[in-house]
Amino acid sequence: MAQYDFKATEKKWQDIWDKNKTFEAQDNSDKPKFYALVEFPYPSGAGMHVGHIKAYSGLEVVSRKRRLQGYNVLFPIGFDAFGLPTENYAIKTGIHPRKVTDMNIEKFTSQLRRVGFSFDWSRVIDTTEEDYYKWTQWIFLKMFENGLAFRDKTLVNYCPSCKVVLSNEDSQGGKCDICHSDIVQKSKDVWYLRITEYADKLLEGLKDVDYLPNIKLQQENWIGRSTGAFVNFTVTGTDEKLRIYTTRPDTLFGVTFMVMAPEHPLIDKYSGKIANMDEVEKYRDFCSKKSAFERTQLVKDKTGVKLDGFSAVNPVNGKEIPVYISDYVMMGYGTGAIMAVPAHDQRDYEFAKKFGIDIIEVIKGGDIEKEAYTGDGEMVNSSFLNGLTNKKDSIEKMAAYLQEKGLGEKGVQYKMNDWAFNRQRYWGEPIPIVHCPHCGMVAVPYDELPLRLPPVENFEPGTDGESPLAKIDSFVNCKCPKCGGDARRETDTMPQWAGSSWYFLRYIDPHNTEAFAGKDKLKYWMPVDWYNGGMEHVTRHLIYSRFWYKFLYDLGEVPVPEPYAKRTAQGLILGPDGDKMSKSKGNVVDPNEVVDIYGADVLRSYVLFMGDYEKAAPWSESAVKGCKRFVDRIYGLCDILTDSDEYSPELESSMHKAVKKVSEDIETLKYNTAIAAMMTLLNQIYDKGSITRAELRTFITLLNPFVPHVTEEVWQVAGFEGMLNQTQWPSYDESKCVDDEVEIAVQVNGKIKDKIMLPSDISAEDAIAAAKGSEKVAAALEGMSIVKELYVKGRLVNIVVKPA
RNA sequence: GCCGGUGUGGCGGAAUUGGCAGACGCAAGGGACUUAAAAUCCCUCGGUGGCAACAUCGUACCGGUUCGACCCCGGUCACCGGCACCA
Repeated sequence: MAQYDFKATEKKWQDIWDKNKTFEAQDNSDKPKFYALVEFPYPSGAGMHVGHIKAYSGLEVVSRKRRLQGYNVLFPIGFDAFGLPTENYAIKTGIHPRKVTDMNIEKFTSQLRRVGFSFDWSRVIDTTEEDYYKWTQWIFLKMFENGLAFRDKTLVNYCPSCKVVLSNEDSQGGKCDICHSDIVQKSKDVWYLRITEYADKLLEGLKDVDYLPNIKLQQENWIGRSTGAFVNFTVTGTDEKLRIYTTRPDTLFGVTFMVMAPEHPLIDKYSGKIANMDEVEKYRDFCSKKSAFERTQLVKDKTGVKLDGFSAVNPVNGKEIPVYISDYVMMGYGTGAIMAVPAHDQRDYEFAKKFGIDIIEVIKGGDIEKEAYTGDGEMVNSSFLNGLTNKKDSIEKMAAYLQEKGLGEKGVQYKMNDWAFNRQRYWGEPIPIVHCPHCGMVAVPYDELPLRLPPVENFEPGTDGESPLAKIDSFVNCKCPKCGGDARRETDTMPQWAGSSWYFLRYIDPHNTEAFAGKDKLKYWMPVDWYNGGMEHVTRHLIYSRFWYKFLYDLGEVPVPEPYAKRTAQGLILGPDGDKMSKSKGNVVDPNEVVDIYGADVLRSYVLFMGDYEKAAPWSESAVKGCKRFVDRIYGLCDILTDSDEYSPELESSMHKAVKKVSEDIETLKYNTAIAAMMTLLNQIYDKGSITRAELRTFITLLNPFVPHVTEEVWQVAGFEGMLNQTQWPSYDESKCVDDEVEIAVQVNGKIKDKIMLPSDISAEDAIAAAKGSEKVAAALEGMSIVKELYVKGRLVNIVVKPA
């Protein structure tokens, strides 16, 4: 067999594709469009690892197939390059982040090109370029104009090591997402984006898109919509309302105390009324010193302080109710205060037990001596609700009562919080706002965008959580765009999620200087037809970008309400040791090495063949060799080519079956079985010893999306006209996928006794008769009486017997 | 704690969604070619018993439904992912 020189061949075809602009999308085309999107990488100094290759290979195959199917395909790539790792590297080495970013992008680009991905390289974007972040700032200003970007003083998650304020998303588990130190709570004036205003739209929109079910579910849980009621309790001796949110207003008669978050504003307002303010202050101090993690830890041992001289009145029965403060109630959810029903809420129960508060049962069915009962049951001790047994009815009845008496109303709450939108760092988009002593916060005029990052020598953040930009007087000091007086610029920058929240729109028209993208082009290309990425981005990036997009939709800037028609996710590639790949474990596989030793086609086919695309699978060096053999054997087909322009009778049905199988599997992310089917066909071809021109043409077209270099080469060696990437995706004939004769299993009482060949269109009677003709079956039927006979078409015969 | 997912040979994984368990690939063993090695090609490859045809057990565990269960139902265990004092 002729030796396949993968190095020269892969380079040759990559150069040809590049020269011919083979994969550039057309903005004007009669063809149907297909927009395939993969999550653009963060260009880290470590370079890419094979996980990136797997992430892109999925839609790479789909894109190449679509082109052969006659689509105008947009399959772009870019770089999400603002962010802390680059900045930290710059601090360590003194090299400017701009330079670091350019170096890293260059490295990533060369790696990606070596794999032969069919990206449209004319549309590459970099979120850190001025003509990109100009538009990120533009969208921010639109949000500011519409009241969706605002500043608020609140407790924030603060990382003392990185010296930045973090969003809840970036501080999960009480650890900084970047450096993993403990987060502390700090009061600070920060920027927020009012994503909660879009909570319902984000939830509603999920009904109209084709996302994997678990992706939808994670988004739903993240948004965390709950329905219930707001109830106004009156603070004893005042007109003040202490407002609470509850999902179970029907348990109002079981309220025995109330709890406010330690930061609740009513505490300060009525500090004169509260007799034990010393104790209260001490407790508040104790809470603020807890890290975010400690605070959210589920602790059995509840802490809190009773407010002396401050109580409330239960609006349904006029009972006076003690009020406590405790950190198990959060200021950030609901109203920051709750009505406590210890009989039917485990947290309230624990608190009541510790503080010796009454526990009143209002729902029958549990044992409130032991624990809170949260199930359904008959309402008791509840006046007009007594006797109701259905939770829905009792909630409705109470809600109606509250409404009628003006004591409260139905309400909805979300777990999702507004998005803390700022970093006190250099390497991010400057927030284009000016603080004027007279006019307040003023937007930088649109025609002054981009607001550029100033040149800086020292990227170290300030010790007080201030951005390095605050130290640059020439940047900070400016004139107010409104009144012309002296003013100061905002020095915070945007978080890393900003640039990636709209990048898919910029690919559509990457060089536009008048708008983030032209309306006509947006209309043609949107929505993204298929978006693939990692599960880890499902609750942050995916929600953020849907939010930005829906905002732009409401402004009339984009044409359809949802950005992504379909979303899938690939599984991780684990290290050969089965652990998650990480630099510290030293189990990272570099795609460059694989391409050097085996070639791009081998790398591409292996990452798709190694297992279920959606599941994690460990890398195996030796299994890669199997794909190497596969690619070499594909090239070897040139040696056994015959002159025939038809399918041979022996392979005809196999060819049709393979086309069907591969066509279908690509659409359902079953790349592993698609490749397996092609390996099977390849084995059949070698068993037969020859391949016709018609068979070769079909076969290498099927293979082309997976292994484009070797198939393009075989196409040329075989002397087919033009180039493989310009041919058509093969079709199949359903009727030819059926064999004339099929192997039928014969069972007696469900146990296989024999296998016989029968015509595929045989009748049930004939099949059963043929089955009985088998010697082995006859032996098993000896001395038995037949109870039942079944024939499953094309599969099996089952004869049910019992002793005669 | 709550929500979701997974569990199949020595390994990665298939199984037309209730119909021949183990496709395809890796590893392993045997053989051919070679002075030799690599590469390549051929054969074997879930367990047990048997020279063999064959028998028998086998999809985490226990039970159920069915002519028939990796697949459906009930329960248990283990691992992975997400959320987590959300009122």
